[in-house]
Amino acid sequence: MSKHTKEMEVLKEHLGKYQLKFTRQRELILDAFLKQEHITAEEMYHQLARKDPHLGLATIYRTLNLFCEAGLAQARHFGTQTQYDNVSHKGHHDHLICTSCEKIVEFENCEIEKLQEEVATRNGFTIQTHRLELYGLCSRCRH
Amino acid sequence: MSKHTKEMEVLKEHLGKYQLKFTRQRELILDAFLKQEHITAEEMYHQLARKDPHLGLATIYRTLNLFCEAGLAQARHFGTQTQYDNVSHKGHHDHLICTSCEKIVEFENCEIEKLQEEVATRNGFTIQTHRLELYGLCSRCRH
DNA sequence: TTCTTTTTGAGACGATTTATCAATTTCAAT
DNA sequence: ATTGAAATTGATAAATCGTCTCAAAAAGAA
Repeated sequence: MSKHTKEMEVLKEHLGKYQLKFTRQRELILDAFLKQEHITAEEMYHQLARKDPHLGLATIYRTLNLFCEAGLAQARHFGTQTQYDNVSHKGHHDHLICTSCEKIVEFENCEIEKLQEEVATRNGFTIQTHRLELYGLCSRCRH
Repeated sequence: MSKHTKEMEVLKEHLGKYQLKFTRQRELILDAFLKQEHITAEEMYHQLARKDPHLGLATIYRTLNLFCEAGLAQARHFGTQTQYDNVSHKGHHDHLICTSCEKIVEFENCEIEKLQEEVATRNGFTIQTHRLELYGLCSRCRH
């Protein structure tokens, strides 16, 4: 039925582990979430309003936070809002952000990642996730 | 009088440039700010309550934002709050954060910084600031 | 000192997210 | 299929954080 079988399994495993239930809303929200690279709760609320006009905003917040706990999403505070990043879009969770036009470019860099591991090891840490954001002016806005 | 003459000069220069005034509050807040590596408005509010019980929270927010414009501070959204980083503590704005005990270790890594520049250049960006946070378990919490 | 401009403090306000709670749904055990 | 305990939902109240408003105060040039 859904194309996101793998992630759906991850969710179900997490739900089972904590005696939580698999609901129509959670399935709907996961499907919509996995189509994006990142999204805010508000955006998803409007997007899903067509499919299910009665889906509450609180449910979306709760579910996106659930995805974070399940390791499917990663919250990122940007400006006044929280962006929920799709972790399955691996290699694309680092961001270049234009401080003028707010454009976001996603990138990945294995070398940086390797150095991060080194820093962590040197300090006795085991990395679970990371967040790297570079703020500046894009070529268009620099002029 | 103050030990932070250099930064005080930077502030005064910025004030002069925009026809702003040098006030007792701004001096007080800058002095307190420069003693920290990073602080939230709320924390500073409580810290300064002893020295000046009538200092308003809004003034602290306004002043910390002013420091950002003057290049003395750098705002960073961390959790639900905004951290104001002391830019003069250069080389210490990257963080290792323990997801279990919330311990924060600051670090710097020139190589990572160099690679960030490369990524930015490759994408036509000019970096103004960046944020790098590594989340994981510290040695104590891993056991 | 005087006068204009900026700043301040207090609280109202706005935006975002979480908490509350009765009604509904899930799902395991009949 | 039915039941019943436990979790979830939707609506909205409440909390949180930061900014705005505005009258009173302070800064600083003349």
